Amino acid sequence: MDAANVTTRADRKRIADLLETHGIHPTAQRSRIAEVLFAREQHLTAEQVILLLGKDGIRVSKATVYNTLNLFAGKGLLKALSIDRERSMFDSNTQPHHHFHIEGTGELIDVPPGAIEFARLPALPPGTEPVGVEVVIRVRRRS
Amino acid sequence: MDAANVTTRADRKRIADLLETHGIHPTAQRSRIAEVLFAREQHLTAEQVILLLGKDGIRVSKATVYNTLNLFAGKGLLKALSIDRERSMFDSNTQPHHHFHIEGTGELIDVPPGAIEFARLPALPPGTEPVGVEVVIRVRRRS
DNA sequence: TTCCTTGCAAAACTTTTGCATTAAA
DNA sequence: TTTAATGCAAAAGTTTTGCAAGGAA
Repeated sequence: MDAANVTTRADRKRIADLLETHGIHPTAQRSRIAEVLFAREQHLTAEQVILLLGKDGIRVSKATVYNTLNLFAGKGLLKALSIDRERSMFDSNTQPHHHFHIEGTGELIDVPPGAIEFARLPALPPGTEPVGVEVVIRVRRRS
Repeated sequence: MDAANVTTRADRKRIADLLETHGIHPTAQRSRIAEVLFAREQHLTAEQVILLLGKDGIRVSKATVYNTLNLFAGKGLLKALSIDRERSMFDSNTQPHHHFHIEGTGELIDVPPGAIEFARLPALPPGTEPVGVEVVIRVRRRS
């Protein structure tokens, strides 16, 4: 096993606490999924989560992975992104931030905090209230 | 038929010209789809295009609608948007512009031109070149 | 004829759901 | 023992594709 993926007992405790403080009962599967997600700040599809679990020799059903990702997103532990038409991504960084989107591969890269500032923003449509502002800077790899 | 949807001979000519200047052979189906799309600036799903055609008594197969929308988008006549996780939208306004996204309904509203300005933008990731910047202002209807 | 386009049905995906089984409090 | 979570398979939704048929040049 890759040393980078070793999970210590302390890590497990921290993961369980994280789930519980968000009102999520830390079952085995949920904890394994959380370990993969929160190992670092990253953007993952459900499929990638299943693959990463597989690399650690853990099998969780597709239904449970989807249910868990949606549960985590609903509890504010994850942010669901709609940036790429062909894949739904889950962002383990829930702080408000923006993204570079690489055309073709669909890869996402975080824009560093504070690197985008607005000089001007529009009034909201009547009868609406703000939820958030998301900037996607679309780029392509230089050939 | 709704007078707003009447297509004059002059309109048809304009549509045919539009397609041809973009290297698209203006077949009957493609022209009918273009008439619906370019009647106004709007954001439509493939399904909505089929419904609008149906209101005018025109039936085009789902496969052809998808193929045509992708063809138009590839030729720069339409812009495919990835803003809402549950539906792919096509924007008949290809000018660079930003959107309000209404949570729940998925409705999109254009941000008026010039209403967003940046005071600061980040350097691009090494080895990449810019494609565009898209801002989505997520809002919800006030209850 | 020859080339393109269309439409249908089927396939390919992604995501959700129903339900029986299992695990946990 | 009672509730909640899991996994499987099936369903549902969207988009793409293979292929036969149709239409235009």
